[in-house]
Amino acid sequence: MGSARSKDALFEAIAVMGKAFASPRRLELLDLLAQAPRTVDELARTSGQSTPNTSQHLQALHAAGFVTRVREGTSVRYALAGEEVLSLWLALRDASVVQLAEVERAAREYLGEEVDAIGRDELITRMRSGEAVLVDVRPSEEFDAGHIEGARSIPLAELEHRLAELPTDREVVAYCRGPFCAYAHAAVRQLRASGRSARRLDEGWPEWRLASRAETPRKAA
Amino acid sequence: MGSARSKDALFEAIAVMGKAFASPRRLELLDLLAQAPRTVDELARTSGQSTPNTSQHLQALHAAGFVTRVREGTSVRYALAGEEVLSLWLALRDASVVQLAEVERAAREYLGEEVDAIGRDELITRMRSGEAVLVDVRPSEEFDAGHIEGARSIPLAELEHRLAELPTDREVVAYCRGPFCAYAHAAVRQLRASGRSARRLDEGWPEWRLASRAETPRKAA
DNA sequence: CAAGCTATCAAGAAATTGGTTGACTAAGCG
DNA sequence: CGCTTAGTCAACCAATTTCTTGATAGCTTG
Repeated sequence: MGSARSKDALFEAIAVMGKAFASPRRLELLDLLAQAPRTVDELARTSGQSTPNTSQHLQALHAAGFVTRVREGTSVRYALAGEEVLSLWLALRDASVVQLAEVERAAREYLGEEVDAIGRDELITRMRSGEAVLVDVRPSEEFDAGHIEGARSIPLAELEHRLAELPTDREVVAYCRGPFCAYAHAAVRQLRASGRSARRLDEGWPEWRLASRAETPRKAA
Repeated sequence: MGSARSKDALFEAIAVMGKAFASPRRLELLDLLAQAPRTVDELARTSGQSTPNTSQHLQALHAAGFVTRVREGTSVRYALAGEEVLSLWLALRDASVVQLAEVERAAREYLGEEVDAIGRDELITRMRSGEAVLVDVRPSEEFDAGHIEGARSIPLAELEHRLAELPTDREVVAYCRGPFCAYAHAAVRQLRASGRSARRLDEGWPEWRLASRAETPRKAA
């Protein structure tokens, strides 16, 4: 029967997943993969790390079962392993907000001045009635990999030149990677400066997607 | 606005929580605290670590915001910080089962031969109709700290001497700390050997408690 | 207020992790 | 079939983590 050894092995196996969450660099990669699958090279460039180091971290994530790996010609494309993982990552991130004042402080500094937010339900209502238009300000690859239905893609970098595409008589709602992504904040500030009425959606594509899939209640242990 | 520095700080803050999950010893402490609050000394003895080391790990958990600390006379009692943390721990554990074959293997070796399990809904039905009695086989301190309504406490160590207290004409359902705790498995084997009909509940007190609290759906990010 | 617990602090040795650089391998292309 | 590009492997050093042992601090009790 169960020796102490075996019990240790059990916790050790779980700690493998914990370890995967223990490095900021890996979390950054995980966060990027929550947006869209990518190749090692893309991830390395986007996160500003060396390729070998990125590869090493990806292998740690792979060992923990967080990501899948697919060869595509000369490159290798990594993707989140599944909803379970996404859910776990979001839970961790949310919990950290609740628990650690530190995160709040860091987030505030990163996001800049707070801008008005709008929730999911209100957004749906206002889009239906035509009172609001929804803009996805993430890079277009991420939009292509998946986006909120009814949104149009205007990456933040192009927003300034494409302002004319947006109505002045309706509210513009911007969203990006998630509540801690600065893109939507920046977009709202620009839109306001152009005289438009604008708010940011208080969540991003990953959260929306997870919530949409059949409102799954927590898969009670 | 957000410099790269600040973004790093954000992931770093989240990684603090990840790090707390990265050590098997800490997970063991966390698991024990999911059952009942305890003093440093109790934790050290139960988990078989030195007191200073236990204290050190508890401080890491405290820094991550996972546990609370209350002075009680000459000792200090630690407890899980909240539902959020419990939920996160269970989610991690469950995910690890899904992802890592390794965990399954370790669990199987630890739990010994599989015994029949019963689910929450069926248990409730059968208890109401008087077809089953529920036994909590955890140590009595843990029972005292909280247990499933209608259960009676018979710690595994005492089961052999107290078999007479249990009916022979009804099914006996045993539960303990969770699906990976060996107590209920062992209890069911003993009960079967005594000629009784017995099954184990497929979850433990922490899972039950979390599920009972208002069936909270996942606090969508 | 001294004695006896309990918990924490502190310092150091051993092991693990995170990052770099350079060599190697696998797939596409002329 | 050699050349190029993308990713991984391997070796190495620096930094962190983990555990141990011994000293210290906080409370209770006689």
